[in-house]
Parts: sequence; structure tokens; C-alpha cells
Amino acid sequence: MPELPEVESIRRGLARRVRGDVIESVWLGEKPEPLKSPAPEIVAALEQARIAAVRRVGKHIVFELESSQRSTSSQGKQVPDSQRRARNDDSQKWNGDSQGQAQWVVHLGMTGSLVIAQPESEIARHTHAIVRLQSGRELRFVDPRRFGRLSVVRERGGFAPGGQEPLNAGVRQFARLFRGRKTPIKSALLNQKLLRGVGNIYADESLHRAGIRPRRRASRLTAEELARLHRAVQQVLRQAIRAGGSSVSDYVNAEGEPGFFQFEHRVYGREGEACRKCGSAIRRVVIAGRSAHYCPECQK
DNA sequence: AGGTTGACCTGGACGC
DNA sequence: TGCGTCCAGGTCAACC
Repeated sequence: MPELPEVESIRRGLARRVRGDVIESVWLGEKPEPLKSPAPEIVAALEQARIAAVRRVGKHIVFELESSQRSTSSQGKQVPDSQRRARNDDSQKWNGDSQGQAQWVVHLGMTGSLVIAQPESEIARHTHAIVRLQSGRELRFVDPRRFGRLSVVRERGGFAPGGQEPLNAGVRQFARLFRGRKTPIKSALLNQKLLRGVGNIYADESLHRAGIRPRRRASRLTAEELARLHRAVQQVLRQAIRAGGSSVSDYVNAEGEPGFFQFEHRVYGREGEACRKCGSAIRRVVIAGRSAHYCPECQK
């Protein structure tokens, strides 16, 4: 579900509520799909760690973890859930020297959400992870389609996928990404190895604002068109972040609130409706297996 | 090598 | 009401 603006909205909510908090225990569901790292490694990295910061990298949420050993009084604390899991025997070996450098990386996939909840509140269906915090709150990962992924990264340099952060890229950097690419510009915008964070909604919205048809080959765009596209991508993403993201079906932020940018969509999800600029009917076509929406009049 | 397609999952909307 | 079909904000592996 979430693209960069939705992930950023979630990140901001999380940062406000959990930064500085300490993870007391972790529960992981039975189905293994959402786990990209072994369950014992995730549990070992998270339990007793302090959340030093919550960052966003593309569509990923990254929790910076640091050791809380010295400041935590562990007297009388309950048995962590990990001990109830069959695989807990492995936990020890993940408690290494690198503790304090770990990152907990969450990708929400299509339908994932990360919500702050009170322990007594009902546990939603498709909840795959519950992180209990010292403050008494819980951080819950819910994902019906199970396309989301949880992992722990301990490498020096941390989690670093390829791709440019679209809000940081300058126009020349941006233009360079598409040089020599024969793929449709729509597909190139979705390629996370080039630009990280743009998904189907914001690719379509950006192309409309830039006046470029989604099927145009990336390599054939003129310098002027690339400059317009660069501006459009940044504008759309910034506006969407201000609106709290787009709630197309069930997206909510960490506080459970929807976003409002769906009311500003000019083409996405508007097949057959009138273009807000020229009145022509918005078209929907399929490009590389993804639906693409555009105005045949405004986009060339 | 680089681009395109299907598979991965579940649930909601729609047509009959 | 119930069943079948199609569609979905993302990413991979497997193909050409």
C-alpha cells in the first residue's frame, strides 16, 4: 500500500511516539513469510534495545537500535516471549559484539501497517509482530497480504539499498538516472534501484503534472522534460506528505488516521473521469503489468 | 544486460 | 445469498 509519502507519514508518527523507548519483548507470528531475517536474530536484536531513531529509506522504515543494557533494570521482568518460541535456543549466538549497531528494517509491502496500540486493545487479524515497549505501548505490524518484510541489519554502514532518494536528488542527478534506458518512463520511475520511494500512484501523478505520457521511452525524454518531471516528482511527494499520504483503500498512519492526498489525485484511479485541467477522459492502460493512468490531451 | 511477465497472498468490489 | 472473476499502493525470480 504505502509509497514514500505514506511511509514518511508513518515514520513521523512513530518517531514522535517511540523514539527513546526501550523494547521489552517481541512476539512474532507463526507464518514465516514476513520475516526476512531468522526469527531468533530479530528477537535478539530487538529485545532490550533502545530505539534511538526512526528513519525512512525509500519505502522502508528503519529503526536505529542501541543497547540499553546499562540503563535498564531488568529485575522482576517477565519472561520474554522469545523463550516461548521453539527456536529460542539460537537466540544466544545473535547477541554479539555488534549489539548497539543494529537496525530493524520494515517494509510494508502492499497492505502492511505499523500501528501504536495499547496492550488491552484488540489484536487485529493478520497481526504478525507485536513489540512491547517500556512505556507500556505496543508497536504492532499488521499485514493481510503478507507482502511486507521484517529484517535486522547489522552491517557497518547499515541498511543501504541502491537508488536515489527522490526528495534529495538534484535535477542533474535525476536526469542521469534515465540516460540510455529504453524502458517506458513509467517503469523507470517505479524501479527502486533508480529512484527509491516512488510507486504507482505518485508515478502517474508526477507524469501528469509533467505532461509526459507514461509509455514514452525514458531515454527519449528531452532535458526540458526531465527537468519538468524532476520538479513534478518532488512537488507531488511534498504535497502528499503534507496531506498525510493517500488512503486509497485502507492506509492509515501510525496513529490509525487516514491521509487525504487521494482527493488531490489528478489521474490515479480516475479512469473515464474528466481531466481536471482540460476535461478529456482519463485513460487507463497497462504498462509492464501495472496500471497507468494519463490524460491523452495534457500528456504527450 | 536489461526489460517484461508471473508468482507471491488476501480481501473487497462487482456481475450473474 | 452465493459463487466466480477481477483488481489492488510492491517486489522478486524466471523468462526473452
